[in-house]
Amino acid sequence: MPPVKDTPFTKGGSLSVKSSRSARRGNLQISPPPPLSAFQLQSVALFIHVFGALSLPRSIGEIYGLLFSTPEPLSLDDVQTRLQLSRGSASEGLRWLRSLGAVNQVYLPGIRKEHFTAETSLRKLASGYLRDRIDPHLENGPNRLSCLESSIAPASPTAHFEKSRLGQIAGWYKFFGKALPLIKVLAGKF
Amino acid sequence: MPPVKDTPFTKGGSLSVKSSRSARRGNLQISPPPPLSAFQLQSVALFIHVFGALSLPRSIGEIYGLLFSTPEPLSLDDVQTRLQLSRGSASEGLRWLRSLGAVNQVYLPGIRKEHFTAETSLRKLASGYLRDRIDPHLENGPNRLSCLESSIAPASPTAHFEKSRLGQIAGWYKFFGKALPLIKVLAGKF
DNA sequence: AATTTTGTTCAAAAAAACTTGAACAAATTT
DNA sequence: AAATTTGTTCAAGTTTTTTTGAACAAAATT
Repeated sequence: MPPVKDTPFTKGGSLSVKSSRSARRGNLQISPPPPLSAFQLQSVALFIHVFGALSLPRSIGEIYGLLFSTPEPLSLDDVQTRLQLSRGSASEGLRWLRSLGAVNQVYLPGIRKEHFTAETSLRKLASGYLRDRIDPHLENGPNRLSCLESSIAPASPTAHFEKSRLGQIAGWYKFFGKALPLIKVLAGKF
Repeated sequence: MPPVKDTPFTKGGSLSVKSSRSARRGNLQISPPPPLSAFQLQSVALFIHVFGALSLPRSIGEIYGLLFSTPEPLSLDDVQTRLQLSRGSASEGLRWLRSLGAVNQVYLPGIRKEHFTAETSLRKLASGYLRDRIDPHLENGPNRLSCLESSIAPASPTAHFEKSRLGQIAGWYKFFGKALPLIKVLAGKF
């Protein structure tokens, strides 16, 4: 458990550095990160908590919380520096949120960096989450059911019991197949 | 990564062993564990998967899957030996499932060990899950909202934006406050 | 076309979650 | 009441997940 910590200035091989984001090189902070407002801090804390309830990583909650509480669109670099995250986390977190539809891409005229804002429509958030994280399981349902079914030896003494269990599960799938779309609709009313 | 594997016969310190569960002493298996039927294996696999979708530990899925696919009530020891789990996992897993209401305790006349069966009512499963894992978050809602609210500096230029965000979140809480009970009711129809 | 900016990827490090099993406590039997 | 059975707890070990940051690729600029 000896932490290898700093490889102080392992230069990346390139020779000159002058970018506005030259904070690159490792994840060194050159200029002090702009501090978060009280509202931003509270929001970040809230969303870490909410996303945590869904067992999602802390960084995802942080990123969404920051975007949610900030009026202007933020770039990857903005997110990284303000939350003091690594580039990797910021990039993957934003990608994940984007694929869910929880974060929108904003193209600012004349600015090269991509910028992001939080999507706040409950309908979009809920349906994105259900689509990405729940629906796939339901789609496998029929396969799984038939696997289960073919594992029942028709003549065995437990066959009757097992068939009833099978019916049980089939009912569950049916329920979710109806309930999830309903939830998406309901979420649209808000 | 050198697996410490077997500590072959680390006697626990006691002197005589003759219990029917003498397999204790470490977690050594004396008699071969009764093999699972094809149906049981499939069920365990299914529930590992389903519970995994909720980011719940493998052992929980295994235990529920076994109970679900077994007609007779099983004891802690039965669960432990058939799934080759540690006592600790089996005990904590059963406790968790019980507290959720996903597993029922059965008192068999003349038998000392507690026995368990799977609860299969979708209403009970769903409401147990929501009660234990989601409702607590909603109950904190008002607190969190007022924290957020008091972090807004009324005169700041962002105050208007922040208040609208606050309203957003309040709406979300209201939605879930209504939707969750509805889901519980719907689940009862199955 | 060389350099710089921007964004992604992925192996390795760190952190978090889960599992193990021996020690303990409670209830039961001898 | 000693010994035994049954169940829980928790520190230590293991596994899994998350984070980090340097290398890379693509696009834009000089």
